[in-house]
Amino acid sequence: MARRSATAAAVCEELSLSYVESPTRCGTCAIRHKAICAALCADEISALNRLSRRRSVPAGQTILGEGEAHTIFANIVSGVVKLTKTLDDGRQHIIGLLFASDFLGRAFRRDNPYFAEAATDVELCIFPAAGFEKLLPDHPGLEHRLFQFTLSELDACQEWMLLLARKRAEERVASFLLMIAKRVPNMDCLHTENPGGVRFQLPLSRAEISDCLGLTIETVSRQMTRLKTKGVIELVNYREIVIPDIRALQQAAYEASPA
Amino acid sequence: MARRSATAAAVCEELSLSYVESPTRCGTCAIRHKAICAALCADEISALNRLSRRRSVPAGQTILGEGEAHTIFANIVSGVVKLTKTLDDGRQHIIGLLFASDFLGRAFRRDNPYFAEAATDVELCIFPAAGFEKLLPDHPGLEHRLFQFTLSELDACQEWMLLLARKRAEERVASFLLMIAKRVPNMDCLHTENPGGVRFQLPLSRAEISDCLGLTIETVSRQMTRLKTKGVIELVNYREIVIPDIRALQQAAYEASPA
DNA sequence: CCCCCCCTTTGACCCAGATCAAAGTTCACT
DNA sequence: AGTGAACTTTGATCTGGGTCAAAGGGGGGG
Repeated sequence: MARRSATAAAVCEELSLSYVESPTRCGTCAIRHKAICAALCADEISALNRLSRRRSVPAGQTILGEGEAHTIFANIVSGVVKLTKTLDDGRQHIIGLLFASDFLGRAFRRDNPYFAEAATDVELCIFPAAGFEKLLPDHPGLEHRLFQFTLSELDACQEWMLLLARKRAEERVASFLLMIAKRVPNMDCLHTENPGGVRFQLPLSRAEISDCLGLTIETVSRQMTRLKTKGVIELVNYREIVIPDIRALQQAAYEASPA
Repeated sequence: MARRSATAAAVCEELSLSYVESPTRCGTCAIRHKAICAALCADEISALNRLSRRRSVPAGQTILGEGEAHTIFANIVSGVVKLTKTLDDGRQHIIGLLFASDFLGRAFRRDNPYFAEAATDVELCIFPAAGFEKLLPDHPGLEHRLFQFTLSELDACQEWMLLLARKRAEERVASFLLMIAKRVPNMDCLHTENPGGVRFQLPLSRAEISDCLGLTIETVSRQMTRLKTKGVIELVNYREIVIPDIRALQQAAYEASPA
């Protein structure tokens, strides 16, 4: 097991996948992400512990309504949260996915420009926004970390814009699967004999995937079939996927090979 | 003139356009944006003044190469900067535009994931990154402002994702023109008799607009013609545009009226 | 003042992906 | 286990916008 993980870690390193042996959780405080905690002093940690409160949200439930004054700021402990925007006539798009260790909500903002919903069962560690914000000014280290996270979010968002603007359907689907493979935290399910292979559950339905990629359900389905035919992916069932060789998927994500 | 501007301001308010009488420049320090300066103390302002340095960049010149370790952090004094990303095979997309008072560069980051180029003649107020970053930890107010700006950038980026994923060509072009109308700072050119009307120069060529919208040059051109035919816009020449009624444009930006 | 180059528009045709329709799976619930 | 509803796949057809090609402007330089 340890040996297998070591191999997996090496493969992930080589392929610039962000391999996570087990999700990083700080032993001392309520926050999921060790990096945050590293920036905090003991006082801050105990203050956060006093503030925080756990909440479980079943799949499909709304966490935060679009345009609602938002009152929570939370760290995601497990599960996947989807952030969506909708045009008046119903056309909708998923503008972001949040995974374990990500933050939901915006410090110092009273409105939220999107709709947040649990895509899978989600466990949250909630900080009431008001109390949290009172804490922040005295602890610039914490705000600095959040700032850096927001910059990463912006990077991801801009990368995704390139996908939406210029990639073909097959590349989009491959890119999506790659992104999920990178972020689904439990990578213990890497193939034993095949160190480059991964097996995982899709956190989204086909309809949600199409809302992520700016495509229709049918196109997503067809492209999945296409990738399956090419041998790039295997479908265990609708939700469970095996990627025999991540490199092939990476190639599919960046090459528009017509015919 | 004052009266006309007052009307214009009222109209912009009504239409939720960000009307700017004249670009906000702080009288005391080198930074373009008064809001930033409001967060600074006298020490900070003089420190920034010592750090900053002016630079003019002619249209078309590269300011920052993609992937280059970046060494500058700058406030844009005038002109428009475009940020682009490119796929290996040459497909390219403009992921963002920066206008007067915006910031270019990322504090505490050593790499930049995009390519920055002057779209028009640009005047920059440059802070060498190293010196600037040394200043930041002692002045959390400044970092707080930058954080808030980054959140706004993220908002804009997510809004744009919805455009790329779900809007039709005509809506995209209308949305683009609306965005430019909102951000081109010199709005003194509002129509005298027609308070809802605006006249301005496009900072981008058709090719650049198509790279913004995930379309081709031809489609952008066709949709511009279409909007002209409908009377939503008037083309003075290739670069100069008159919008007789902003409301009509706003409607075109959100309604996919097929035929 | 004219010419040339580059940007833009217009036209003709095509195709990737949307739309419409129907059949096949999966899984929760009785 | 049986049943139904929701999700997914597959097929047939259509179309918005891409591609290829050629004909206008506009503006800077001679």
